[in-house]
Amino acid sequence: MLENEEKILVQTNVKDENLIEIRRKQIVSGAVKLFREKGFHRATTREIAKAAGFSIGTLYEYIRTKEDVLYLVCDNIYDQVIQRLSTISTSKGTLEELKLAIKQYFSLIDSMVDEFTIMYQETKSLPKDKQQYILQKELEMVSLFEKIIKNCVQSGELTISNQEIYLAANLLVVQGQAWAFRKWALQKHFTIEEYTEAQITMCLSGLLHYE
Amino acid sequence: MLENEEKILVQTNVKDENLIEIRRKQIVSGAVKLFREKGFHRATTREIAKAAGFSIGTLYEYIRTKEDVLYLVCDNIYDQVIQRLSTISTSKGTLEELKLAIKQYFSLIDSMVDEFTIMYQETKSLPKDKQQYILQKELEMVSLFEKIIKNCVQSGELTISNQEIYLAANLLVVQGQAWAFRKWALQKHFTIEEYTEAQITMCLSGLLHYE
DNA sequence: TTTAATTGACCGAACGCTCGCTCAATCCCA
DNA sequence: TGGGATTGAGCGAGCGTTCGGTCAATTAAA
Repeated sequence: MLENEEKILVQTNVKDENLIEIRRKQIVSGAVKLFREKGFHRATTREIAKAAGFSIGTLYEYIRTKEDVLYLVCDNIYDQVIQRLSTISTSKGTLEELKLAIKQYFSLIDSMVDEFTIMYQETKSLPKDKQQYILQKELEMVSLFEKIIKNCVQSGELTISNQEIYLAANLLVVQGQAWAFRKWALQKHFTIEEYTEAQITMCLSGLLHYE
Repeated sequence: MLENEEKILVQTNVKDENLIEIRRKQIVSGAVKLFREKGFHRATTREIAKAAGFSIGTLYEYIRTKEDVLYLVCDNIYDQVIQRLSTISTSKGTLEELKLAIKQYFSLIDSMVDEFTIMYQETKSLPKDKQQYILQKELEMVSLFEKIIKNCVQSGELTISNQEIYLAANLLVVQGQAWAFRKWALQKHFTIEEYTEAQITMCLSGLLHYE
């Protein structure tokens, strides 16, 4: 009897969590479109609900505050970023590995231009603690490139200082993001492939200059 | 008589314009502090007025809408940018000239970190036509660097394609701005001078790679 | 199998409050 | 004392958030 009750409870919970998952996905994908069009502050909760496909009342069954929606969006982005970048190899210590990482990172950004733009423009609207969380993720991306470049130094393919490694890693992260927030200037002159190749050439020859 | 009236009118206008100038400066400098602390949307008009040193009623004597304040801030930034960059020589076609331009641009940004950060986070909150105006200014900065680099190519100090020139000019503009909007990550590791030097080295050797 | 009871996802009118903006009254100087 | 500059109480549209209620689906009882 108790066992039965537990089973039912578990089943119900599983079902609930699935539903929550579905609803949150609806919220995120609706909100991304909206925030991209009018920004976080100009988008009303009613509009968010509508874009998600349900009513304002239902929206508030799945979030506590409007800021939660923004956090949901940002968090979701990094989920995808981490997932997509986790396949990058960071241990070979070859320039080829670095090139590949750059390519993957840049193509990731290209496929999520809207999301990155939102994050870049709206992170400051999050509560302080959530902001920290996002900056943390940001630093992890810098670290990823640092690690790869460091390995190149150790394997002798590059000869640069730690400071320069950090600068180069930051440069790569920023130039990747620039593809999102400066698309209006870059898209007219480059495809993402051209942009990537040019950045790789420029960055690598910059890194190689001490040899 | 008419002449007198005109004189008075002119005098009054001059006086008015002086006052307007003064008040607008007050508004801008107060708003910069406020926007930096809480962002454009969270800052209220009452707070803006207070920060400027007068009341809400007076504020609205000098602006029409809250958005005007943001525009005033952005416009003011580019006034200063243009003023400070107008001394940059763009005709010699030497790498030294390019280095100097980079140094001036980077030091300009360092002295206006708050203003640049605001502009990059809040431009999207401007009405569309004002946004265009800002993007225009942005493109002018890219053009400035393009011009300098192009001259280096013509004088034979560099050998790169037009597309690469455009990319490099964008890279420089962005990396300069990055000093403002990524200060939290960069300031710990570099002074502005170190950052500038490192960027110059990296960028120039990147540009030189074809030689 | 039929029927009554229970659930909880969903809804949207309503609430309290904030904030951009106005304007009648006041101040201050020439 | 006339007129521009300044004030801030006041307005009301619009916002985020709540909550009492509905109903289809599920469970329990008959």
